[in-house]
Amino acid sequence: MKKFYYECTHVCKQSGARAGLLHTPHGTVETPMFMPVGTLATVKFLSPEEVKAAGAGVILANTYHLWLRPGEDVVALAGGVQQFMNYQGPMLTDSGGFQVFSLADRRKIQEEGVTFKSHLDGSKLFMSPEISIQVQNKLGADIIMSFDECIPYPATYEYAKQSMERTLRWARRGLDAHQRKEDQALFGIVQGGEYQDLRERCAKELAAMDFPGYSIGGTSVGEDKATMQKMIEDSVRFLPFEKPRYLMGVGAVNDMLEAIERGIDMMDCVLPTRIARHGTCMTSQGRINIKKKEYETDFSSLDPLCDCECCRHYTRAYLRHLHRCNEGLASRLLSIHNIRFLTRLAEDARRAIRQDRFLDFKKEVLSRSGFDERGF
RNA sequence: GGAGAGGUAGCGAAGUGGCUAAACGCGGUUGACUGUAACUCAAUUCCUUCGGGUUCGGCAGUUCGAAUCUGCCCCUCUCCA
Repeated sequence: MKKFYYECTHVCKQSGARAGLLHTPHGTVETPMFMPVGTLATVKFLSPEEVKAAGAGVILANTYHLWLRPGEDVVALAGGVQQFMNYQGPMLTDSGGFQVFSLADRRKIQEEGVTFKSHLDGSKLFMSPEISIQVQNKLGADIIMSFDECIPYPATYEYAKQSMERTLRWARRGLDAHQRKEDQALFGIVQGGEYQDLRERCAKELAAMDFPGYSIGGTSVGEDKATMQKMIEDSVRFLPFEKPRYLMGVGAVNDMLEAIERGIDMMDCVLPTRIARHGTCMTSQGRINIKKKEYETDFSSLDPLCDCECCRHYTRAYLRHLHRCNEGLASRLLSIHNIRFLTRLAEDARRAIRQDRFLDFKKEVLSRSGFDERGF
């Protein structure tokens, strides 16, 4: 069994951004990278082959959702999540900590763990740091997450502090419960809301626990761009250089570039796939909503600078038609395109870092795409 | 030829005297979406110079007031000859 470790290969002299390699039991991937989200062990509408062809190195799945359906034992029986979904590359599972945020109106937090009211049948479910790790041990992804609380923004200092301290205790408990340390890398998650001293304390205490990697959580929950960037800075500064850094839930173009500049190695986001299903595409010229009437007879490709399956073979007019007719092919092609757009952004970023010109690169991308507050 | 049912906004369809420029659905247009309860959600959809104007097959009535009541006309569908 190959060991998990991160290897920094270059630090950009212009920006401090770093490029590297992430070695996992299911293969080595280059960083910084973008990871598409496949919550239910599927990136919606895409086969694993298509996700891979779009340039993705790692696919995410979700502990809470797979725990409910089909259940971790079914996945374990299949031989693990990769076997189950026929994907040979590296995978990562989120712990269920995000559901503490996204399903806030149907859960109760206590020291021991979180009681959820199932979104499927209303039944009462209990998730603890230990259960989350046990489930993730059975799911078998290469990278797994500590069970945390992703807090909303804004949150009071007092709440952010209490929650962060509890997340630290949960991280310790998760580490102690982890049964597959040899082949599954458990990441600790930095919380602390927007508060500098809380981020610092959390990052330092997690670093002392010596995780194989660290995540930054609690971002992209409604805060403004400058606040997000500060949250990242306040966290990254105290993380060990030799370990990978994963910024959770970020996938808008400018957010990704700002994060990479601050030393982030990995990012994931539902944004490219969700907005693709809703008809929005990320392009080198900025954001395009394929539903718009102006594309009715536009027989050009979605993004002339893109090399994805969608852009190589199909026109805007056809994609608009497919989307208006609610054809699944529209969701599939646009998802392929948006994922490819972000994996290519990461590729280009890596090259710019190696050439010590990341700041120039960032500027080029943002001016070309007519970047605005939304980040496209 | 006879009997019955019906004609409401782009389409389907409520409404049977004032609270109705007219529910609701579809279609159309425009937005939103950041560790996925999301092929979802929101806004808008007669015209307007934003004061108002013109609507519920057509025309003529009743009434303070009509998509709603009356008369005639036009059209559609079903059944029987």
